[in-house]
Amino acid sequence: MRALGVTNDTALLRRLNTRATLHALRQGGPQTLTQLARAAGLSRQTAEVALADLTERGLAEESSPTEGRAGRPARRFRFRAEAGHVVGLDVGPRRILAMLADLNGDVTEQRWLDADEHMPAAERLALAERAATACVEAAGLARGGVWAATVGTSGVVDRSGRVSVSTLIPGWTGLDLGGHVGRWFGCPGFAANDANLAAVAEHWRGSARHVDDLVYVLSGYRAGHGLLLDGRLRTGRTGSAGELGRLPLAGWEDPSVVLGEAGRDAEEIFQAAQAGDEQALAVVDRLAHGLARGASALVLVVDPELVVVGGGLSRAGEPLLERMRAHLAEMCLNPPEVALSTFGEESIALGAVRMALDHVEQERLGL
Amino acid sequence: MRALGVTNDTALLRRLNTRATLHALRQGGPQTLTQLARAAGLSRQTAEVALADLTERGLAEESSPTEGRAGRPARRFRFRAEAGHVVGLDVGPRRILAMLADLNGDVTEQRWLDADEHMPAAERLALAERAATACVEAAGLARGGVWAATVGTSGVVDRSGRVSVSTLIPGWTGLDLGGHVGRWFGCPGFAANDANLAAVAEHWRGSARHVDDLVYVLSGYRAGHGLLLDGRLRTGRTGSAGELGRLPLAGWEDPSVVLGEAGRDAEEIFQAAQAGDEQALAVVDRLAHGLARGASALVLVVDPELVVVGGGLSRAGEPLLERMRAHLAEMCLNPPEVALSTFGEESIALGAVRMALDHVEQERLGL
DNA sequence: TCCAATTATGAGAAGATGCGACGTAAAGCT
DNA sequence: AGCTTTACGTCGCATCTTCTCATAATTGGA
Repeated sequence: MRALGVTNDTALLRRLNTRATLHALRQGGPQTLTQLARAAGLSRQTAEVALADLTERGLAEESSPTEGRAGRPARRFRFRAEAGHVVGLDVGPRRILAMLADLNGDVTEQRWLDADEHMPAAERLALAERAATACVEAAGLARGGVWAATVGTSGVVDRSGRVSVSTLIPGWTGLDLGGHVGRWFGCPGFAANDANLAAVAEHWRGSARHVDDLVYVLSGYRAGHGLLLDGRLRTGRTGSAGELGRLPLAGWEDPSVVLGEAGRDAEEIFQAAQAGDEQALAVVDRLAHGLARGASALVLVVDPELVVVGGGLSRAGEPLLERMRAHLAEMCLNPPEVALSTFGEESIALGAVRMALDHVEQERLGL
Repeated sequence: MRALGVTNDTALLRRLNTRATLHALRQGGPQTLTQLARAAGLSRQTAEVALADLTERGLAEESSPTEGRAGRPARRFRFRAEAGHVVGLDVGPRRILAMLADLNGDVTEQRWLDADEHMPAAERLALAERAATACVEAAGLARGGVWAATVGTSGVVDRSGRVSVSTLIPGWTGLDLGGHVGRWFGCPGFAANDANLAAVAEHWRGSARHVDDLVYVLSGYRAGHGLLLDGRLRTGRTGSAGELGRLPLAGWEDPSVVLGEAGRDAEEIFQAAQAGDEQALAVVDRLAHGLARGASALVLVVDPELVVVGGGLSRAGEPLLERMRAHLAEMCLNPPEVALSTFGEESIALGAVRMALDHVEQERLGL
C-alpha cells in the first residue's frame, strides 16, 4: 500500500494535471490550447501552465501559429516525440532485428542482421549491438538520446532481465541480457520472452488492439506462448508463465514432425491448402490441432477473449485459423476468438519497443 | 484511460487525503491525531479535517480521551467498523453457510444450514436467504445495514453474477444469483465461483497472505481451481478460468474412483497415511498425482508463487502436500510452494465476505 | 477600406486546500 | 505549586484551480 500518503500537497495536483495535459496532447495530436484544456478536463489557464512546464522539459512545442479560420488565431502545441527514443531488439537464433522508435512509438530506423544458430553468445551480442547502434547512428542521436532499450529473445527471462533457461541459443542461459543492452546506451535495459513481447505488440497496435485478455501463440521454429491479462504482461514468478513444455497433453504432435511426414516444403503446403488441396489441408489440420492443444491449456486456465497466432506456421493463414477454431471449440467450453498476428516477423521487436516505452512513460514522462 | 481529467481541483486532494487518513486509521487501530497524521503522511491539521469528515460520515469516532502518559492527553480516534456490514454466503450442494461481517471483515454472525443435493433451486435459494437473514437479525441490523452481499457457489459464474454452467446443483444454470442476494437486502449483490472465493480468502487472511500470485485447488466433492494474479481474481472473459474439465491431460485419475478402489473410508485412509501406513500412503500418492496433474496446467500457464490446497482431500494433510510437491517438481520447471488451506470449510463464505468488502471499500468508503 | 463578428488570449479576483509556526491547554512529576 | 511534557488550536501564508471580463487578432462582408 504505497502511493497514498507520499506528498498529497498541491504539487501532486500539478503533476496530475500536467500528466493529463500531456496525455491529451499525445492522444489528439497538435491542438490549440482550448482544445487541450477541454480534452484534459481542465481550465485553459491550468492547461497553459502545464504546457509551459512540458515545453521547458522539451516534451511540448508551440507550433504553426494558426490556420485559416475566423477569430483570433489559437496557439497550437504539439508533442515533441523526437525528444527521446527507445530501442527494441529481437535477438533470435537465426536473425536479429533492431528498431529505433520515437516517443510516439513510431519506428524511425530498423536493421535486420543474419545470425547463425551456433554462434557463441558474445558474438551474437556484438551483432545485436551493431544492429542497434547502426539505427541510433543513422538517426543521428546524441549520447543519451536513447532513453530505454528492450530485447526479446526465446527462452525464459526472469524479471531482472536475465535469461534463466534457453535451449535454442548457445551460451544464452544465465546471461544478463537486460543489463547488457542497457550498458550499450547508458539507459535502463530490459529483456523479455519473445512470445510475450509479440503479445504486447499485438495488443498495442495489432490484432488485439481492442482486447485486454489475450493469449499469443508463437508457432514454428521458435515456439512459445505469450499471456496478457488486463492489458498487462503476465510472466509469472520466474518468468516461465506459458512454458508448457512439460505439460503431459494427450495426443500432441510436434509440428516439425508433421511437416516432415508431409514430405513437401512448408510454404508449398500452405499455398496448396489455401488453394483448397485436400491433402495439404489435412496437414494444416494436424498442425492446427497441435497448436490448439497447447493453446487450449492456456485458454482453459485464463479464459481469454482472443488467441492470436503468429510465428512461422501462421503463414498458413486462414485455413489454419479455421481449423484451430474448430479444434478449440471441441476442447473449450467458451472458445475465444482466433486471429492472425498483424506484424509477422516484426512483432517481437515492436513489442520490445512498447516495453521500453512503458518504462519511459512511467519514469521519465511521469504518466 | 480515465481517472485522469475528471476533477483535478483541490477537492481531489481532499478526497485523497481523507482516503489516506482512513487507510491509516484502519491499518493501525485506534490512534491519536498525531500518530494518524504521521501514518498518513499528512500534517496534523489536514488529518484533523479528514477525520471530521469521516466522523460526519459515521466512519470514525473519537474514543477514550487519554491514557496515562505525560503531557496533554491526545485525542484518539477509532474506525467505526460497525457502521456497515456485509454478507458472505457459501451455497453448496449439501450445505449452506452464511456469514455477517463488519467493515473490518470480522465475522460477527454465522449460520450453517443443511441442504439436499436434489433440492430444487427455489428451495435452496430460500434456505440461503433464511441463513443470511438469521445472521442479520441476530445482529440486530436495521434496514440498509447490509452494504453488499456475495454468494459463492460451484459452477461457472459470469461477471454479472449469473450462473452460466452448473452441473452439481439442480436448476442452478441460468440463475441470476447476484441479483437475488442483492434483492434480499436491498444492496449490491455479487456471485462468484467457489474455488475463486476460497483463493481470495486465503490471500486475505490465510496461507497466501504474503503472496500475490496463487492457484487454489479445491479438491474433493466440489472440484475446481481458483486463480489470483497480482492479488486480483482472474475469472476470465466468461468466468470459466480454471475450469479444466475438458483439458485432455494424460494419465489423470478421478479422485472418487481412486478412493473407491481403495475400499476404505476416506477419513480412515487419511489418518492411516498420516500414521505412516504404506498402503494408505500409496492411495494418497495417487490422489496427489491427480491434483498435481490439474494444478500443473495452471502452474505452467501462470507460474504462480504458491499453490493452496483446500477442499475435502486436503484433510489428508501433510502427506498429501508432500506428494504433491514431488509430483509438481516432476511436471514443472519452477515448482511453486504448496500449502494447505487455512480456513477449511469456511473459506468460500469468507472469500465472499472479502469480495463484498472490496465493493464497499471502493464504492462507499472511496478507498 | 472599414467595421462587425468571431475566437482566443491574458490578467485579476475569489475559493479551496495544505502546511509551518507559535501560543496555549492539560496532563504527569517533583 | 511549579516545571516538564505532549498535544491541541488558531493564524497566516503559499499553491493551485476556476470564473470573469476586458482585450487582441483574425476573417468576412458592406
